[in-house]
Amino acid sequence: MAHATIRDVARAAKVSIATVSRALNGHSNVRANVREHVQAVATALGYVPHTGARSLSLAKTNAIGVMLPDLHGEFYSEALRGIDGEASARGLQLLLSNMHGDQRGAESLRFMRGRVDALIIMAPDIDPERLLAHLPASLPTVLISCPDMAADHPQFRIDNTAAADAMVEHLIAAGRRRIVHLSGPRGNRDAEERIAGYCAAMTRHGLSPRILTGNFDEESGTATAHALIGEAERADALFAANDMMAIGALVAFHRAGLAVPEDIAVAGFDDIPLARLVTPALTTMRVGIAEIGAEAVSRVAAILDGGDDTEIRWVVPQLVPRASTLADTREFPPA
Amino acid sequence: MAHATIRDVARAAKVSIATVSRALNGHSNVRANVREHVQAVATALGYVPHTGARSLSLAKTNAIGVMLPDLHGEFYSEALRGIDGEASARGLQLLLSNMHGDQRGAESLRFMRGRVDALIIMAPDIDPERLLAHLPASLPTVLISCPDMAADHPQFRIDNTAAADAMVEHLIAAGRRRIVHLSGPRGNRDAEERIAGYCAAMTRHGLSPRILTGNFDEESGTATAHALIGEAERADALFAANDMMAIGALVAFHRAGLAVPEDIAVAGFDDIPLARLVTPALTTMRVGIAEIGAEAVSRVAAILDGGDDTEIRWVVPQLVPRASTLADTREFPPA
DNA sequence: CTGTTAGCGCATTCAT
DNA sequence: ATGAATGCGCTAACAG
Repeated sequence: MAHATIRDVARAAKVSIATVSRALNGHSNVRANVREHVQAVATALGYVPHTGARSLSLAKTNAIGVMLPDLHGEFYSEALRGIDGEASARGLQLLLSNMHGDQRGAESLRFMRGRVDALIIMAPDIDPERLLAHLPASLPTVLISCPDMAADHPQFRIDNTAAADAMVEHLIAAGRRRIVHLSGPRGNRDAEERIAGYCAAMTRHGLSPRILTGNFDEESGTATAHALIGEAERADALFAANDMMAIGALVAFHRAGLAVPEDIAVAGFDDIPLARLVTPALTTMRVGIAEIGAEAVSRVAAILDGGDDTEIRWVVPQLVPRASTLADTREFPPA
Repeated sequence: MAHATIRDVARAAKVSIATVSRALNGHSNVRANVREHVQAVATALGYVPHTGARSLSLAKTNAIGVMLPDLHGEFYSEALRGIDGEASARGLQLLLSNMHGDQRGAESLRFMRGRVDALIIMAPDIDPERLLAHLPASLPTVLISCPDMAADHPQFRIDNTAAADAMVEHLIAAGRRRIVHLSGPRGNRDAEERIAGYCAAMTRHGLSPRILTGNFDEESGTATAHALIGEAERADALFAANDMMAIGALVAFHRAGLAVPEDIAVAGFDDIPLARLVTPALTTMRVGIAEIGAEAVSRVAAILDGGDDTEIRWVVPQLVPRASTLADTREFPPA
């Protein structure tokens, strides 16, 4: 037998569906004993309101859509964790969607219309306008680290350039000179900006930049490490554009018998939880992506409450110096 | 201006709403030129179907609800990754929900009614009947590693007992005798079964079990390591009920100057991606949770296609021996 | 082939 | 305080 509807409850309780609705939704204009009766009948019938129907009638879903580039690796998992925590605290459901390629990403976004009240999109690779083109302009959307766009959506931008610059400064202060940058994929906003910061700092110190292009995955780090190991005048520092690549390199160096940081320093970006668990612990730039995710939900909630928000909020990553770039290897990861 | 509805398109295209629906949904009984015209008008108006309304009318949402215990740590992230990959491939949306405490978990499940066609629930701590009590029996539900339940839902069970037993055998074969088990929280199904397997193997070999209770988080591992370090007749192996605790201990031993595995072997459970990246790489039992997640979606899809499924599918974890339990520390994690 | 109509399940006017 | 009727946006059955 199919699920009980409000009509079934009304019939069984011998009242109208309007009364059932009012009783169950806690309206005041229902006699106390009628309310109790209706509630009892509803429970007995195992009645659960049909959220879809309700949201159609209310023009409000109490859900927000989340578009992430990927779920592989800790970075986006952390973002999702932050989003989920705040959304749950606010009683908002989460409709999840990942960019499994442009096509499916856009498709999946289309299907969010009528299902969610707002969107959070993190897509450093994709022009969000391309995605939003197929969407009602009326859907409030908070952007996180997206490429430049004409629209004035509320958004978060990470100050990658300054952060990468600061990391190079740190490496130079630690006595490194032949600093290689393992970048993210071309066209990715974060990747490009980190490259810019790296180059700026190197040039300022009269050092020549050397950039290898990676893919933000561990494999890129491993491959780069292997490439570096055999070289005549070996690099004395590898600055990877994210932690996964840095860790891939770290492990590869280790396997090859190279000491980190004595033979070569390694630095990453993001400060994923894993960073402090590898040996030696990884120096990195803390982005605090979970906090950004949580804050994004707060902004969405504020907009849904009628607030106005077109602000670009800047996130400034913080240097987290750890053993992988420090001479004193007795520095172990903190508990 | 609000979003365009099917009526707006119909009016602008000077056809009926039925024709619009048919044209846009690719029905054959529409003249080619009419279809093109409708499509053009729809695009011009930026029309996107209201998925909520559509699913109300179709009694089908094309979405599945996912209930996870937690998003902290890699284990459940990996599960979600597996689920997401398969769901996306099948064009299913994902409504995400985590057990932020019983109350909110149950609440959130209620709101899924009318929003999803099926449920995937992973809840080793909670009796799923308690959760499903508030839900229509008609919602197909696939269970992963849930405590015993009366209902005959399709489900996945992990053979924790055999796996824990096998891990103890491995440690004994490596010459260990004073093997301590750091368990998960009491009441958690996986935790209890791993305890049972550990005890069985220890007893069979005439060794006395020693169980410390943890919480599946890194902190438990750290604390346990500290407790073990000072003891007179120190343990020569620590078998943690999951990888995060094992890694917490690994790092703590390292900081304290204890060599792993020379001074003490460490083993985990789950084989999260992180396990092979720590130093020394962690011996563990591979559960393949991402694959389970993907398979759960496949089962859901099959049920949605009219299939019948009340099977209990057993997952048998596989031993992954790595450096943390092997004498030869020249074994490094594979690339 | 196309238009008209009737719901999907619910919340909410407007009456009473 | 309660009931009857309307509509949210869409699809499908029924006519033509």
